[in-house]
Amino acid sequence: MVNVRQSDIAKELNISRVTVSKALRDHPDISQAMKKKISETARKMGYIPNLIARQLNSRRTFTIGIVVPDLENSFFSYVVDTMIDYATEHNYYVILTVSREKQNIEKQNIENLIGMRVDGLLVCLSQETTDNKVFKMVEKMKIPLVFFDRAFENMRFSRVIFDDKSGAVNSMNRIIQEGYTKIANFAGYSTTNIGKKRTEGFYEAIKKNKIPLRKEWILESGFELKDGYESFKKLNSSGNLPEIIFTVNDRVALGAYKAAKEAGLMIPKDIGIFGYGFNEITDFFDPQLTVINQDPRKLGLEAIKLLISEIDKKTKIRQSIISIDEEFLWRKSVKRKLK
Amino acid sequence: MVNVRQSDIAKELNISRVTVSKALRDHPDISQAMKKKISETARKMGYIPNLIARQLNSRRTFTIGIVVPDLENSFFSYVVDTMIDYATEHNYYVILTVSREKQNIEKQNIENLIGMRVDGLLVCLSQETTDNKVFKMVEKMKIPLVFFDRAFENMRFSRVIFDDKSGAVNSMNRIIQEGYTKIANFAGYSTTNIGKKRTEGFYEAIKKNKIPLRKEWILESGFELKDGYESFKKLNSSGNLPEIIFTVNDRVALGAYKAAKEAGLMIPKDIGIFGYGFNEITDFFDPQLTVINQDPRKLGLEAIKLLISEIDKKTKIRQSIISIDEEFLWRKSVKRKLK
DNA sequence: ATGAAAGCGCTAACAC
DNA sequence: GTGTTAGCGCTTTCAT
Repeated sequence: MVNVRQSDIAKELNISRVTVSKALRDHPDISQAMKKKISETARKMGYIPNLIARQLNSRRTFTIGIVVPDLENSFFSYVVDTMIDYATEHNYYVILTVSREKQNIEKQNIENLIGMRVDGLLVCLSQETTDNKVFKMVEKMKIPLVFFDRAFENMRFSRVIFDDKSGAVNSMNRIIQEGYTKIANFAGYSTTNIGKKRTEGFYEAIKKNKIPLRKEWILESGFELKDGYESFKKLNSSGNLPEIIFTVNDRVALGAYKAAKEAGLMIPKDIGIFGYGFNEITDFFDPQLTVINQDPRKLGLEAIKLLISEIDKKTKIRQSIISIDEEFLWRKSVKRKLK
Repeated sequence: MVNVRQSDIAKELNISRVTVSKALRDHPDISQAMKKKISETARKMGYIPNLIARQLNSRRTFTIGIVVPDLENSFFSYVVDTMIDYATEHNYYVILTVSREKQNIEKQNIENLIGMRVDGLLVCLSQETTDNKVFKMVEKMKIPLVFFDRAFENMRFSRVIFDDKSGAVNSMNRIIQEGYTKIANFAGYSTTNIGKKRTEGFYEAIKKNKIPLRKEWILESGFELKDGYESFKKLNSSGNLPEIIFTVNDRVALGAYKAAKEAGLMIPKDIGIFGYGFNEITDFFDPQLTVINQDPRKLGLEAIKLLISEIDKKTKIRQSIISIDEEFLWRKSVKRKLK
């Protein structure tokens, strides 16, 4: 028989549907013997509970809605992977949506997820998003929501984010403690948050360590391979190379690699390079890039943990801010001077 | 007001709930004036339809369940990304589950998704899976299912897969037409399907092109970096190098790169390397690897298209087999001899 | 220990 | 055009 319902089981056994419902949920009302009989016939008949019906009257769906800007970015794949793992372990489903970095798609996704009556939302804002109207609605409906990586700051929601500035400061400190003082910065645009925060960290470390600031070593341009490539050429043609370059991301670093190699310079012998980057990719660089690593698994795990605890009301406070540490990983693109 | 229902709107306007329901779905029964009035109050009151309730009595959820072995593998991220895109465009939700390559998790996932009454399933089997029992149940329940990448072959389900053998043959032909005859094969294990099919293609191309087979150039080992590394060392120490090496995947290729560089050999000048690999990763190789590319986007797109057409009953035939072409991409790790 | 009645929010079938 | 009735499959009172 196909598509078996509780009432079918009840009819089969000549009992009431309610008894079946209770037995299947191991309700104390029902005797062990009855429970056994019912669960056996259920199995035999191929019964699979209709969760939709259960959700309707329990007003709980055990479903979490995720909105990510993108999935081809492997960073978010790791985040989502981790979230799904934890959610599954805790008996939640995950409905995954992608905003493609578009504000209107994001809004649509969230409205749909509310319509699906998800128990909670995990959102990484799109780059475009400036309007918080739909989130105001989520607030009003008291649906638990946790932002990750990119968040609205002035709302009654928790958020889990990286501390870019302190990550940059700490990493710079490590490099400086190693004995480096001639450090350039391929900075990306200071108009975007990422570029700004990372460069702030750079400046702060330079200042705190009393290293003279050399303006000609701060090259502000874009976030792409060509930007790193051109910055390096510019730097090299000045005839005044630093010992080491701090890059705003892995694509810029790779551009610098390329230009350095073309100029006949060896990494790390003639010039060192380190900076922000995605672990799994920079592993393939030759030599492997020394990186400041933002671990997507940590981010994802903290976000889903927080959300589920808010759903379960274990947390009353709805506005935690969790900062994920950025780790500095020594690899091959920077020469160790100490030890 | 929070959590507005159709009946709330009805009460507000002193009309019946059914009128509201019909108006909101643009049913021809209702007058334009009424529709306008209703949809305006709905908006004003912040009404969001309860899809769970709608799903319950329409027995349609507009939800598709996906089961992938893994998401940290960026191949599957691309697949899923593409599927979600297409699904969203066609007004379907996606519930994403991960089997972690475990048969029992996969089974649990599928049972849960059936419980959620998904309209269809997209499944890539785990490596462990040998038991098709749960799929027999899906068959019996007449739930549309499409396998992608890894499939059961003897079931009444469609599948979308790569044709590994012909991909290998075609790529080998390209290399041979370019004038290469001294070709080695770093083959992986012939006990797994991937290793077997790709190597079959290698043999077939060698044979068809009447190139003498040199057993000492067939190195069967594993699928990891170290395997490529050691195979290359072995090959090189024999003092009898081929012109070019065909590798079973990108990690093996990278191992070969490493060993070649250590031996002071230049790629592609002294030795060429090509083989199976993931585009986005082998882009970062130095030099970029000439690859046989399996496009995850093509795979994902064909699978979801097929599934949705089966759900919509546009397709009566439930056992299509779609073969995705593998493309050969000339890049830097093989010297062009012609043109 | 078991069951009858009512309802979750919505929609299809049928009246008026 | 609008409203009434009934039911999707399940669970939660409240009786027995």
